[in-house]
Amino acid sequence: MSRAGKHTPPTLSSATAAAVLPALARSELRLTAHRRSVLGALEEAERPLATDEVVAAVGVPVSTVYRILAELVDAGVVARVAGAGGGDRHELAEEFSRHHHHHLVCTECGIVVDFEPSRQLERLIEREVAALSDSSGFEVSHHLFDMRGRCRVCASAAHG
Amino acid sequence: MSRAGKHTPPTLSSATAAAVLPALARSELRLTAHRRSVLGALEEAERPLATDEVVAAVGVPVSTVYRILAELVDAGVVARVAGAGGGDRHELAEEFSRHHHHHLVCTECGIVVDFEPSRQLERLIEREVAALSDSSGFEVSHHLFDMRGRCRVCASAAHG
DNA sequence: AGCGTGAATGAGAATCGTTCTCAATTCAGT
DNA sequence: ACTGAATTGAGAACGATTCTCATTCACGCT
Repeated sequence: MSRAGKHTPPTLSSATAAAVLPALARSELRLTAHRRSVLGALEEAERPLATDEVVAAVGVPVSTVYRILAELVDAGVVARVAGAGGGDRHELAEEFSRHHHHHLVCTECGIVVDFEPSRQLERLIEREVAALSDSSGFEVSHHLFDMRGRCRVCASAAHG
Repeated sequence: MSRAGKHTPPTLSSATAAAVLPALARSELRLTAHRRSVLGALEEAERPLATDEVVAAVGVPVSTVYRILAELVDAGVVARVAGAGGGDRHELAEEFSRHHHHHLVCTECGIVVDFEPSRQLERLIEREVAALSDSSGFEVSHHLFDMRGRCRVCASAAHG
């Protein structure tokens, strides 16, 4: 067997743990073993995980995983990412992950991978965001710049 | 009373109807009264509608509305738009609506409004899309550039 | 160490949005 | 009007997510 039960619970790096603590405290959330595991899974994955992927990775009851993810999203520690159909995905909030990045979403299998946009594009987006905040009355908190299409695997399967 | 029952079914402009017909034909779909209403609702709204908004607007059974929306999406006449939580939203596909545009999504109430990006930004995005298609193995079919934040209403409610 | 209190958990029920099933109806072309 | 295919509607079925609530646990206090 390999990863059915509750073995190899993912570990959260102590650096991330430290970074995350104040935000959790602000929401009166303790950094319990389960929350550690969930954050660890997201940290290790380096891409947004579907909820059942998180469940499989941490070996914790679904209802608990859902609750924990919701709490972490509220606390601003985790970000919800809209995949293609199916369910939502989650990743560490940008503040606590490597880099500012965007997503490539496969509309066939739903997998999501990260990519970094060019500096130039990012600057232009910033400017546009500022302009929109002014003109629309929207308080823009962040933006979403995702690509959709077929990942390599699904593409070649379709061509074959 | 205003719009509870099946009154004032929205009407589809004949221009849009004509534009949409070939695409429907390609998918062997007839332009029935119901499909007309659904398209009419989307056309009038000028913003992506939640499914229950469509249901309310056209006064057609939910199962039928869901089916019709799915058919229209398949036919490429309607686009599915990811809102914030809740359910999916739909709008006329760009080809059949006014302009190329992107979305402002209120993360509080889920409403979505359209905005037009600057030419410059659009050009840069195009270039980025092309580069990514090459480098990542993803067959990028389209992109998503949405802003998230609080709409004027929710923002002032929160401040108050 | 032992205790008390509020946070966290787990199992299952409940809910929500969406899709499916299938019999009845409508439509286009004869 | 007649026929076959497309469309519809009501409700069942479904999958993802949220809720409920009794139990367990962690931490501060003595």
